[in-house]
Amino acid sequence: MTERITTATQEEFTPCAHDYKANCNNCRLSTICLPLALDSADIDQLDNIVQRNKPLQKGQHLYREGDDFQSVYAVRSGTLKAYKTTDDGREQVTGFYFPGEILGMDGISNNAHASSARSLETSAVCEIPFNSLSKLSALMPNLQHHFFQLMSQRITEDQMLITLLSKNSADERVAALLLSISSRNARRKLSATHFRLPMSRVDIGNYLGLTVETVSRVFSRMQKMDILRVDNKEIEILDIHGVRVIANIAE
Amino acid sequence: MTERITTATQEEFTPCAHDYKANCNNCRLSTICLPLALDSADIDQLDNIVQRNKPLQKGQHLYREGDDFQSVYAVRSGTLKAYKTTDDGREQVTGFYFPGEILGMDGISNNAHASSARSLETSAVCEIPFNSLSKLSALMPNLQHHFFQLMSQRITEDQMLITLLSKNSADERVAALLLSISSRNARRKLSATHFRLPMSRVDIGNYLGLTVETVSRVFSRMQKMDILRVDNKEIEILDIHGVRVIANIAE
DNA sequence: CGACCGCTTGATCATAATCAAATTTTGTGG
DNA sequence: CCACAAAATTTGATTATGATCAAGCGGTCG
Repeated sequence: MTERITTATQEEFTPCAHDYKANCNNCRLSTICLPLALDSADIDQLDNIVQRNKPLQKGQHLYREGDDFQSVYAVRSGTLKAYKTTDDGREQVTGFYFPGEILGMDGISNNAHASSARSLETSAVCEIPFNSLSKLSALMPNLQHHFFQLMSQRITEDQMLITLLSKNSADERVAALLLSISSRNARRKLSATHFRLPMSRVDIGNYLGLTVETVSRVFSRMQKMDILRVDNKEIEILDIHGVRVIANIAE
Repeated sequence: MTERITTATQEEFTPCAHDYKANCNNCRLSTICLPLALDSADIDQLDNIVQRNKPLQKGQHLYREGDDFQSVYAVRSGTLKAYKTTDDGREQVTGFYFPGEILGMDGISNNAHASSARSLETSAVCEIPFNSLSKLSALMPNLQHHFFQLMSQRITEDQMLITLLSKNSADERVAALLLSISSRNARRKLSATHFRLPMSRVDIGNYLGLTVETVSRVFSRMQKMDILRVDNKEIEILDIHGVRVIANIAE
């Protein structure tokens, strides 16, 4: 574990020096965030309601559990974690959000955010005021349907996590998370086998219902099997098939 | 455990002999299913798209994982369980659905049901074709918002289950389920302390990420503590405060 | 430099799984 | 309604997985 792994982290969103105006039409992430048959004029309408605020620093909150719900958010760059605080004060990480992904939808039901969102590194997000989005949705059937789909997808993914927590061993859980991050990287045209984990071991364990020690041991084990190369947060998957086998997932 | 507990099960939906036509306006469950500021005319419009099919027998499927997604469903009477089948063929129960509750929303994202739904007893459901609902939503802002809320609520509840599975002991999980069923009964004006579990121990264990044996032992333990009276599927909560203490939940 | 933080590794322990078997309940057919 | 088979539930004994406790390492920041 002495050699350093260097990642070719190629960021999707690079704020430029010249006053270039980011918008949904030119956003490289739109295929993830808006995989939609909207014409340019419609996208402009959507673009009008989207607010691009200043980046969040590492550790900063985007919103906190209990805050008034106003908007949902799309990640432009960086990573965030969402978490709930349990009655007895412990934390439960409910998800990690990468560029192109949307968070905050759990706030709709009670007009208050049901979880907190905190930046794991410097991150930029698009804020989408929910009232405006609702109104626009009523006028644009495609957009309405897309938003229903996004929420449904969140439900489906939460159910996969429920299954993972309920049925799978520590090794399977960690392997599944690695595969998830890998495929989300691939979707953004980044390396599927070579990346930097934006979250700590504590967060990983918390998300997967494991202790830090167990997560660390799983990494060590996979490294000893030559399936993974781990250097702190840098991960290189040496044998993705091997990871799938450990994850116990159909190919 | 020799004495039998008799439950005062008062069913909300009783199909009558005379040709009485059920509709959303006269449905006792509408306060749960449609807690909405819709005027009578609007409800009639919604009522027009709702289909009331013949009851499902115990064990019958409402839909299966992979089926084309056409509709979401509201439970009128009885209970259903939703479950996914894992890659290696095991089953994961993702939820139980009582009268007034809505299921099937996880099918929107891929136009195919992401889970299966099976009736745990004779059950009646209202079928709500999703296309019609979408179109109507675009015209009725309240309805659109309500449906967004329903999906958001599903997300919030799934996250509570994630937390339960990730952080809580066997006793805490079982106690939490009992409290959930209790409060859902109370919402329907049924007894919060005295009810019949519609699902098997296997289903309970599966849902909570525990084996049957563990579920059974937890019940026995709580019974020995005089917190619960268990007679097969009949449950009487003798000390609801005690159940909350075991669930480790804020009062 | 030194304190702290995040991560790793080792030893021991506890909870729930597994294996096994008895017992109760349910469903079916006569 | 009873008898019997099958299914569901309970209980006990043993085991295994991951938690907990403890300690050490390496990097970073004030």
